[in-house]
Amino acid sequence: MRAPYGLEIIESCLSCPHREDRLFCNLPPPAVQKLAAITSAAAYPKGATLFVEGQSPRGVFILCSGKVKLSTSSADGRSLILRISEAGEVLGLPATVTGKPYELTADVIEPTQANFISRADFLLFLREHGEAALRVAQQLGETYHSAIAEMRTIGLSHSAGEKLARFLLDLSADHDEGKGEVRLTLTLTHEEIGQMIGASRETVTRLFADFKKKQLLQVKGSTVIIKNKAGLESVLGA
Amino acid sequence: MRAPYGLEIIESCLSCPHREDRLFCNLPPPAVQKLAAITSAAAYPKGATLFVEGQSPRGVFILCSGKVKLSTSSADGRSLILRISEAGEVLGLPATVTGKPYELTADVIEPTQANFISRADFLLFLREHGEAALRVAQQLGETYHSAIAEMRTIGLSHSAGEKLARFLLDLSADHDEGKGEVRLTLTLTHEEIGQMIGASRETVTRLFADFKKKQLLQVKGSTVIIKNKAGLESVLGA
DNA sequence: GTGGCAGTGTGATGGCCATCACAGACAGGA
DNA sequence: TCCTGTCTGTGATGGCCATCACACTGCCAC
Repeated sequence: MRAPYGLEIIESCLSCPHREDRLFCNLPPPAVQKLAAITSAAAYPKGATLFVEGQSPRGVFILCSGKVKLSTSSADGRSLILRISEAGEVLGLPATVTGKPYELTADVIEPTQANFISRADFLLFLREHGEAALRVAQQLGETYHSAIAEMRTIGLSHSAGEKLARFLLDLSADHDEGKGEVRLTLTLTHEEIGQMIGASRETVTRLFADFKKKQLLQVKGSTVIIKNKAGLESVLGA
Repeated sequence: MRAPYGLEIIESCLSCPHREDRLFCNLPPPAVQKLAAITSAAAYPKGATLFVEGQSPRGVFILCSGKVKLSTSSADGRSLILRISEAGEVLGLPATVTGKPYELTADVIEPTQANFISRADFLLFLREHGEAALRVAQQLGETYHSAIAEMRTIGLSHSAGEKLARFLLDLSADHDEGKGEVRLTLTLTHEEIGQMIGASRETVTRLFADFKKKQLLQVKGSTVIIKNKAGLESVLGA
């Protein structure tokens, strides 16, 4: 005998790698049940779009697996990537709670499974479960935090090299390091990296070549190995 | 007979110009009373600092009057201004709810009155009053929204002129316009404007001169009059 | 008044990097 | 197999703007 559809979804979410960080995991049972009832799951292929900048908010998406690119773009086609979201994150939260249009566009870059909760259901749920609202506030605070971090790399660097170095070091902060080296997998094209740090595609290519020549890092396919972290850090001061 | 100290503060806040936007104004009476009990008021002179980037969060500040500059700075002294906060806004909210260090520094640039609530009291209050937590979430969402807007002006423009034009137009969106002209008071130095848009002080000076020569705007003391809004907007497309 | 200080205006110089142009690399599909 | 499209690598060029340097203004305090 199968569990009802909603419950099954929550269970699948409990198996997420980031479970303990998750937004709604340690809520009291009645809240969890209610949540299960209003949640619906879906799978999205590479290239799909969860929501578009300017759209009025339909609700939130809770990522179970995959990767989603959050970006904003200007009239002339330039675009700025703010974040690559991974499993465990909640997308569309700010727009959903404020009621203002989505401020970013969410594009799937690796096949993704996500749970959706409609705005109406979500708001009602938050009103009834104060603890959940507090969790949401915390999550929003962290999102803000990372946005500020992004602003710092873009706004406070003089050179593109500095921005790329900051970007790589930020990434390496998550992944742990083994014996002086740090390995990280970077499934982004140079174009996309450029859009993350506010530089052109060619500049990113040249900078990578430059860093390689200076023995700061090494690239094998989609893995980047930082050979000389201290050296990279010294690029920041320049 | 005077009202108890705490209540008096709340009353003084009820006279804020932005009352209806305020964070905690339409809460049920018991919540308002509790809030009054944990709030303490203070006045800060120009140049005072409410909190510093990197400090662990002491609590939130609710601005009753005055102006506060929120900025972040890098090791080499460069700094980036994210926002000038005015009456009715709540400062330190993201850090206070997440527990992470303040991500910005808050400096008073016009004499300010503010109500302070310590982190412990504030969190307890939120846990007990779910509606308030929801309000906090909404406020955080809006803060995030404006951070994204700032990112767009800094990250998506090719030229400094474009950034300044965007900055001025964003400001003019708040102030309403009379017969084609928009007046706005800008109590910032060129240096500070530069730090808001990521440009040098000299460039800001030159751009203002340029805009004046092109009849786009006019400057009288600390008021800027946008004479030709359409013209300014056309700078964005260039 | 006069000194000092914060803010503004303006020229000269040089470097960084966006842009254009094109070539090679690599994968997947017909 | 070629072919097509996406990604990466590299040179040449030019413009924007940060930086340095210095003059000038206005304002406040003494």
